[in-house]
Amino acid sequence: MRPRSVTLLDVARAAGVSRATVARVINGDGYVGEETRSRVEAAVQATGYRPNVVARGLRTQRSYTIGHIVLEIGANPFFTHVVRAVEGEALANGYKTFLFNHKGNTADERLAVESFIERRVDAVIFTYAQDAANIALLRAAAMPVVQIERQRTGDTSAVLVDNPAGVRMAMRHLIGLGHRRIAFIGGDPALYPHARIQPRSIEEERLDTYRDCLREAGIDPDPDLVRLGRYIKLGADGSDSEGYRHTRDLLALAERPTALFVGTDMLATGALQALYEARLRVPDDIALVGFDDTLAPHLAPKLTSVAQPMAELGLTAFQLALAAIEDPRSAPRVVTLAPHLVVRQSTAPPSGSTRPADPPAREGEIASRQTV
Amino acid sequence: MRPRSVTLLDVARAAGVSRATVARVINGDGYVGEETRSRVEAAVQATGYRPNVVARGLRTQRSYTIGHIVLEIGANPFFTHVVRAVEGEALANGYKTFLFNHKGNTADERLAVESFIERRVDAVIFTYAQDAANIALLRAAAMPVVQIERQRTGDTSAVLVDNPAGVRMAMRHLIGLGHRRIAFIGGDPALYPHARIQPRSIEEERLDTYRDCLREAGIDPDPDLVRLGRYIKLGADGSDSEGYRHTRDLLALAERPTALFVGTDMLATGALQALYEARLRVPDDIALVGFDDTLAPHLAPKLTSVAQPMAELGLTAFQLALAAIEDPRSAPRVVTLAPHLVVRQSTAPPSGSTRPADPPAREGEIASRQTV
DNA sequence: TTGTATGCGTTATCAG
DNA sequence: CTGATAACGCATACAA
Repeated sequence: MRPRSVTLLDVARAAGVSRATVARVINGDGYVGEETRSRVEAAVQATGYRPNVVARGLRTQRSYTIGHIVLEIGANPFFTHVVRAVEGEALANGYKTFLFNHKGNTADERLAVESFIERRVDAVIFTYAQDAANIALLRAAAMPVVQIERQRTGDTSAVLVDNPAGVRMAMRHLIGLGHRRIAFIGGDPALYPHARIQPRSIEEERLDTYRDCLREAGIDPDPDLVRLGRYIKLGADGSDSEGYRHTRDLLALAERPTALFVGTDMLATGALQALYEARLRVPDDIALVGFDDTLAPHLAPKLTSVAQPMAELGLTAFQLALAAIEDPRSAPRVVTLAPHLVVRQSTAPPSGSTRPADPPAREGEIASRQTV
Repeated sequence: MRPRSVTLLDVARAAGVSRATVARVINGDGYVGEETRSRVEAAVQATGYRPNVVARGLRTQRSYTIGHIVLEIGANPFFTHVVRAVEGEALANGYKTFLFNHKGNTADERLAVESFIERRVDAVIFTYAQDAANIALLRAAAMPVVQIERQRTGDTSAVLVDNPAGVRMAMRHLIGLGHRRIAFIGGDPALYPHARIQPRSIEEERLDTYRDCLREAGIDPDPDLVRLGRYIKLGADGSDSEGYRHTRDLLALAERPTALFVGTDMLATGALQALYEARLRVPDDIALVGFDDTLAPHLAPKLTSVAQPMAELGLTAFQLALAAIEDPRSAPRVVTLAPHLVVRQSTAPPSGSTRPADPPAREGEIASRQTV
């Protein structure tokens, strides 16, 4: 921008009016004579004027920009979809989004927060917040904050997912198909410490629900079938070793499971690799259900998966942010969204099973959506 | 930011000095007395001052922000990686990045360009530019532009990929393993019209190289084995139908191919689904090579793939942008990067083949990198 | 209906 | 070494 760009003054001169008048026609408010308006509009065209949003932001104290702090967009397509959704809704409302990946690193998250304060974004969205202190920093700067999926502190708006509902749908689907030895590969509650806001972490909720569903069906949970670990990998590239390893171990069991329920589609990729290696077919030899519904349609076979409401997550988060921007004193709101099960090719009755059980789950969605 | 944030003036008052002095210690330039400096620093701490980058940008005519216009980040992990790389290098240089997905839509791309002009970004990077007119708009606003991977116009810097080299590595690998019936699934040159800047489009380059390699090996290219179409899908979610369909057709051939070379890892997912359905094993029954090296390590079996230099692409693009920002009159530069082949589990000699051919390609990288 | 004047928070120029 | 002071481009209260 070396060659000083066109300003209001240039347009004003070209149209033979004052800057104020030009500003009025640009922003479409205030009284402007019909003839002057068209003269100004012509001048805008002629000069190729573009409002300077930076200057406007300085004057109005609104940057029409929000910050989105993400764990690591490259770690899981889940983040890509959420980011995209936030961005889309922001755009529809005249906002742009700044992204920052903290990589699970508190120091980086703090950098993100400081950078956003310096740029005077109008609000900050976290997917996921790492450190409560960083949220406090934002609150001290009076910036609205929205937390997505994981709630670190209770003083901001949040959009959560009903995880137990997701697990229940998957488990009932498998149990309905006749499975009784269902393995669970997921996140270790001990590795994902949570704030005191919620009684249970997401990992605990999922694990508990898995066990509850088994018991409801009269099945005694077998500890051998539960494999926990880190299920959000940050190594960026490279394959999933966690799902691979656990699956291999499960296959080595004396009495192997007939179905696998894994905590993310990423884990499912590792599971599929182990199964491929063992020359087992899905769902013929073993059924597989994923979580997130990200990679699910791209895998062979196409995966049955619990779909996270990623689009709604992002959209709702932006809406909550916008509400807080427009009324800074409004009370924080927490919205919980429901996941739904997408049945594809990776689930079927256990081999040797005679009864068809459930309606032969056709490809498609079993929706279940609600807002609390 | 309702409660007016702390400004230079607040700090100045707290320290009993002028704003100019505070500015000097903040920016670390100009002479400042030792004692004043520490007094100011204390005041900065006490007040929790954060420089207002918006105001600074207005004054310095530098926003320390760049715009990145992407085809569609959700369409292919390739974009995610490039975006991430641009962003990382930007961050390391004190820049933030605005993202915009044009979805192959010229009108949206124009919106992106206008939005970036209004926000006075310091430069714009395209992955990929859709319409030359939009680049012209930017140039008229005197904004540096860098094009990644596809060069739409010749008047800006660009970072390209040596596609023929990538295809050659893959083909020599397969031919070396003993394959002679190698199918090619890729982009149809007719569907991806290119500007006149390059003699051939990327699609033409790839196809030509495929044929050249066959001929070099004394193999007469079989038109039946070439399947072209749209290989960048924008439907966002949902599976890849292109790779699936083509693969199914190829398998129905009287004399089926012993190896498949597909233009993107996304296409490979469809191919693997078709193969899974046909109960064919990879690489036992048929070999498979992907392109991009994005999903490759996540598939079963892990895919041999031509790796795009995504990190370097992004990094170099930002460097070229920065160079143009710092010296607006510098001549545009074009950098070409080389891909490399990553050999994994999906390639082996054709079934029935006796000669071990090549050194039994161990897992790992066959690097080949260069900058022209 | 239109113009004038002021300030948003910085940086930069020029005195002192 | 430090302090006034004038922009940067825009929006807006107030005059005319």
